[in-house]
Amino acid sequence: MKELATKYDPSEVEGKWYKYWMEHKLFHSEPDGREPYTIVIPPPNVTGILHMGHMLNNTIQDILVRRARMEGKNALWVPGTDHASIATEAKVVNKLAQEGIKKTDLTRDQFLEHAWEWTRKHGGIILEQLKRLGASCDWDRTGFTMDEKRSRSVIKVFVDLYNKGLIYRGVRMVNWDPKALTALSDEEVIYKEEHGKLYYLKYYLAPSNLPPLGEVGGAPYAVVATTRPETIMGDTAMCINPNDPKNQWLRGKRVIVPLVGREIPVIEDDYVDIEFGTGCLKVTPAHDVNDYMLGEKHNLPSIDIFNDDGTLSEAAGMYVGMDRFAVREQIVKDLEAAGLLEKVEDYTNKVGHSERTNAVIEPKLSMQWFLKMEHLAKPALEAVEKDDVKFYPAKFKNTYRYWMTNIKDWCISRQLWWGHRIPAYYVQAPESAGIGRQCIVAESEEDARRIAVEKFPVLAGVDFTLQQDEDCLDTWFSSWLWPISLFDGILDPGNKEIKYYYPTTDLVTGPDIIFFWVARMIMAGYEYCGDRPFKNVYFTGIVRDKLGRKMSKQLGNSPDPIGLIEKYGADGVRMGLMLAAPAGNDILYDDALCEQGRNFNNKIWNAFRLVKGWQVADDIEQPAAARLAVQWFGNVLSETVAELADLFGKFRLSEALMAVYKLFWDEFSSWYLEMVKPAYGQPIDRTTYDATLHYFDMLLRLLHPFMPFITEELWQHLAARADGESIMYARLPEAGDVDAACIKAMDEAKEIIAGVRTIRLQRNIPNKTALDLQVMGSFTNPFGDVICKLANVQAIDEAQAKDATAATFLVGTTEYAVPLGNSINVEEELKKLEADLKYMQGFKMSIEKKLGNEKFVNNAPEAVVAGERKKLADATAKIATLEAGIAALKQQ
RNA sequence: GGGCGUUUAGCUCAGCUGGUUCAGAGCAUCUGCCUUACAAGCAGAGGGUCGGCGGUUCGAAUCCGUCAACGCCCACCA
Repeated sequence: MKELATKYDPSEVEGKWYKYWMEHKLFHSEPDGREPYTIVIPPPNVTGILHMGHMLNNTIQDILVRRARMEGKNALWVPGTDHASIATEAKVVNKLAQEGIKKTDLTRDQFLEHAWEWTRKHGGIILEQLKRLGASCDWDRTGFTMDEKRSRSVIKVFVDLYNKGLIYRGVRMVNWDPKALTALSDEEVIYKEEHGKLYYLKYYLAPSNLPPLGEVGGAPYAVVATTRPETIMGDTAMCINPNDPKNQWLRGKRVIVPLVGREIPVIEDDYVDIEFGTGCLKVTPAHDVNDYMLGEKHNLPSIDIFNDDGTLSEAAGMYVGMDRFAVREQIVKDLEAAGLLEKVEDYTNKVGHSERTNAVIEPKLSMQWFLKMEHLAKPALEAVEKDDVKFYPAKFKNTYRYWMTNIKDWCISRQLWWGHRIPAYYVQAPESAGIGRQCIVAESEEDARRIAVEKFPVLAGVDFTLQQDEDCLDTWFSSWLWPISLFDGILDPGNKEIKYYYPTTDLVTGPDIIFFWVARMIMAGYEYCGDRPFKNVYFTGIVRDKLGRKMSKQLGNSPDPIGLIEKYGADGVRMGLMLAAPAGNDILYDDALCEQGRNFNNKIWNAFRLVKGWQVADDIEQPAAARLAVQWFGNVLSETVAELADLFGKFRLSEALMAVYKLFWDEFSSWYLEMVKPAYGQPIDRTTYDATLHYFDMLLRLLHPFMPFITEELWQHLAARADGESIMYARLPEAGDVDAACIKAMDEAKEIIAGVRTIRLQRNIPNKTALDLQVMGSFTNPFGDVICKLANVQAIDEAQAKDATAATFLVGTTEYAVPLGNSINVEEELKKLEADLKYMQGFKMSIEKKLGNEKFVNNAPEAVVAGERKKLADATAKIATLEAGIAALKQQ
């Protein structure tokens, strides 16, 4: 075997093995007789690049899928990307703008050409990056939400829902993004607190309404408080609460909109909060959700004063063409100049922003498509309530329940071009046909034409055209089908693949898309497969920097994942992320975590160098210490294997990793290897060597899901194997019986060894100097040979009285002594013993007090009381030993 | 304004149904070591009134109440 470097170099290893895995199609899965284990990737934006959140999320998925594979399951992880309609369209629009091209100058087809080109150029970069991480996705199955199959699935589902009466079209108040020029769903609006102003505007009574002189004190006007003075051109009423005594005088009156001069009625509705502002509310039905509701109720006209891009429209009559925020500034000045502004106060309120463009959302009346949610939500809510779909951590059930029980219809149309075009066709027939502008929803134009004629026979005889709806569907309208459409379960229900892989096993995603995506996938699952889309949902945390701040471009605190992989190795980075990632908790990322991961790789590497460097001799006996070590480690391994199974079952992955980490570093490297290690230059016996290699193999298997590259690299050196074999398919060790007494005895031995080592350190006694160890009383620990080897003790003697010159320590209730001849410092030793004694006496007293309490003795369970009694006996014994030791020392 | 969650060592976190695995782990720190696998290492050590207060109990990090700080989600007060 060639010489191995003292440091592990991931760069030489990772690419090689990924290529090997790919070439041998080791990630590929086909339905067979084994139990399936399936994950579908949360599809990243097709033109996105990898960030730390992806790293965490995909590392977790890879760990789960690799472990399942090693459990003998038919494991499949399906990758893919999302077309991300708004985000991608915005990127393309920006890119075109840089080239001096405006979207409005292009036809739909021309624009899409650019968008596809952009997608081809940047698409899939992120998937290549995932490969660097070691992601064991079945790349042959890579999907895209806008590829042929997925697109047809989306259209088919739309038509189906429409035919079921669940999709409707109507004019509603929607969240309008004036930058992206599209409607958004409620979920895409983020409310942020903003410091603004509250403007108090004067609305004078209309001349015909002026009260008789003297009846009302003060000025004949009402004051309205508003945060949006620029919308007064859209005012069509003023509203007061009928129960508001201070505004009674306004009942039935008409007032004049300031500056605008329009007369509007005063209406009454108890929606108005008497306490807020002056109790007078301006009503702008076209530009506020609540005002819209009031307008409907009171039959008010609606004046839409904004253009789609947020500038003032002709309908406003004033400030036409100016941006809404510029108008706000200007109108305040104008109002003030006209004496119509009473006062301005600072005010903090929540303003809705677009999730994608960050533009301030404008409530806007428009024609949109909606999906009724009530019917879909019911089974989806039940599934989570009953844990058919299980959330980890479970606290997200609350969030989910609340949203599902208050669910509103989903606005699914977007005024975009990049996406799935809504399959609705409007019939353009001659006036003479007398059918008006009918809307036909169908999977294709041909179908629409056929259906149109069926529905309206008169069309058979006339020339008519069909015009497809201009809008696209919300991105999530395709992602919600992902676990089904990836297996073609929409177009070809009940096919072999969907039957085998669906429901998928685990979903790993962030809690931020629980409504956008998780909830809707569950709905689609029941609607289109009659079953849950996945059994478990593992919600990851958000990756933050070590100060707890979100990673962002502005702060520049987001490390480049590929850079990290180059620096620490993929295995090191994976481990670094996982160490700090309990489910549902945010992870505070620090390079130090990756360093720890890298160091661990190096540890494994060097342990391997040690083992492979041994000469094996068939003719030597197995030393007692080695025999004990093999026996003991088998137990520790079994114990950890069982612990891991438990932790994985609960998705406690960072704890699972920590368990393997400690098993390898502490138990195996620091204890086991030291126990079996032959003296320098000496060979090792065959029995111990074989056992050690076997254990190494088992450890690599346990580590592989976390650290795929280094484990594959070392595994190849363990035993000869055929081309195409891989640790990926090696079975995980199974937990055997655990001899707890053996582990406990070794734990005690470890303490004794540490005791001796501490004495060495304190007295500056080199490890090379062999020592004697005296045990007060009988020595029953079976690991005597191990103690001798690791503490360099030449003999363990049972003694009634310890050597007067000995340094001592306690393990459990037994005192151990290391005779040191003249080198002992009596003063110091006395001081130490007396401190121990004082502590023990205090301890004893507290137990005596407890046992002296009748209520405790009577009420506490037998076992607890017995435990206390034993503690008391032990303490008494220890005190006796300590006192004897002190007396002996004093005689020196 | 509602709801949920968190608060345990310098940092990040474990501690399930109250009592011998109850005060733990990893990292960081300190001390001594270049010991022939590894200084990206070895050996050893120190470190916490379990957010505050009150209650239940023989007994509370654990149960209850309350206050505080932080975080998240939801909500139409202009």
